[in-house]
Amino acid sequence: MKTLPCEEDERSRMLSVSPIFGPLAPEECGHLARFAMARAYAQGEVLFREGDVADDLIIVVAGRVKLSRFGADGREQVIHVVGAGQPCGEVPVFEGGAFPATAEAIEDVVVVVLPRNAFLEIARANPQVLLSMLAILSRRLRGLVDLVDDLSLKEVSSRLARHLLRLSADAGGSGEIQLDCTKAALASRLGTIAETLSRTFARLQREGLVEVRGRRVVILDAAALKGLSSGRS
Amino acid sequence: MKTLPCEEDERSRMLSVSPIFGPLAPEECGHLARFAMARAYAQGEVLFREGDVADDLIIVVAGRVKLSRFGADGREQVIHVVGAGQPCGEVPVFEGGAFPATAEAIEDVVVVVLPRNAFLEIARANPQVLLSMLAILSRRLRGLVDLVDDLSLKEVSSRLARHLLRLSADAGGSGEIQLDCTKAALASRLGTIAETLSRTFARLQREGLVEVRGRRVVILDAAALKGLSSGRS
DNA sequence: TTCGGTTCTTGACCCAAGTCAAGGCGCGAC
DNA sequence: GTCGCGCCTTGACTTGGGTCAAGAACCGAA
Repeated sequence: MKTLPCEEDERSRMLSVSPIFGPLAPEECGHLARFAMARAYAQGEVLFREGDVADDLIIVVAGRVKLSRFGADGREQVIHVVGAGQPCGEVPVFEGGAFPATAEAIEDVVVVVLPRNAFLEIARANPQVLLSMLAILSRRLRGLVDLVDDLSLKEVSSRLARHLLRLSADAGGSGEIQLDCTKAALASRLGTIAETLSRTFARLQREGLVEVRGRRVVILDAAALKGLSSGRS
Repeated sequence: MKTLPCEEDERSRMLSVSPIFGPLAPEECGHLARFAMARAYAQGEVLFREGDVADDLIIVVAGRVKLSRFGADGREQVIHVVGAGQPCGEVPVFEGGAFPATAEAIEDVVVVVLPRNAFLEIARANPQVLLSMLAILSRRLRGLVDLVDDLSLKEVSSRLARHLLRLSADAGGSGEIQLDCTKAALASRLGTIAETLSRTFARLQREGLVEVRGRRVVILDAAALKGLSSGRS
């Protein structure tokens, strides 16, 4: 971790890129920036751990941060991946207590750290900020509900099918997609392990639904994937 | 479902019981109440279903509401149980879109329904309302992260142990607790089914950790339960 | 008290997915 | 080149927990 020695107005610019603070008047962003700090983390560094206590609001400005939990045996479950412009570690800001999960940089990352009080002061004067935050937490809730649904009610092939379709949609509906992480990391996100993911890919390929070459996946039968993703095994 | 023909100031009183609106000035609560409707649902009735579109904010005033998802095979996973004073179905208010889960009254329930715009108007003028809402969503996020952790990383006996310890703590640390729902419902909450829950109770009893008689559970070895709840099987 | 319905338990069986172990593949460094 | 090292795949085995089916225990109504 490295504290970046950037100027106040540089920090202000970083904040204004986030959808949360973008709508603020420049002088308010500036006010926030006065109390803020910019930090950089190298890929693989940990921003905070589950159970750590702190109440600063962290805004990811560049790169991506993965939030996860670890089981007693060391197995990892990814809870969420936070990208640029998004807050992270916001739960303690609003509810107190400790971070519910561990945050690790999965790329080189730059963040801005806002002290709780500075944030609350500005937010109280600009309810729009709070509404944006509510929208973001709502989206996160929705994502978690989907994750619970997956883990409890779907099998691995369903989760993988859904993930592939989502990636495809994100890439503009292209039938050819590119995984953005290692297969082991993808397995953690889907709530399984590398071996099982590998076998599942192999099965989908054998059945002609996809073609896999390294991290490049071609969707051959989107309809069948869609069926798989919603229950039918 | 029955629309309750109660007076405006009765609705206002109902709202002010919620920690969200309690701190509001009486005239603001009254303003909200003017646009609100009170409704009653009998036990077992469905308030809304996953996928339904609406953007009213629902505040549970009495009774408890269960939010759950259903798998393709009909199996149920309880996401959350909402008690009196708590909002429910708030995600679409802040993020748009459909309800992420199905809501069912598990007791006779009374709710107040607030149109989105009336709520937002008051909330913008009273950021404290938004901060309360953020605290509630944060608590809900924390609960969901725990649930994901349980489902992905823990076995049923761990989840049960944790649940029993929590019930015991809620009951003031008493070693004798009373389940507040059928075993089948508890199983759904823990992400399993009645048979498995039954076997797990039997095993804990055989090993001398608890004593089960109907819905009455006596904790005999809290330390061992604690160990179980955090991983060791 | 008997009856009919839920609720709960138990046994036999099966399957998805995790563990362990052994390679194969690709790729950059030297 | 070829060595080393992640990353990935595959096989054999194990196991937690779900399904199906049969009753037992419980309880309110008549």
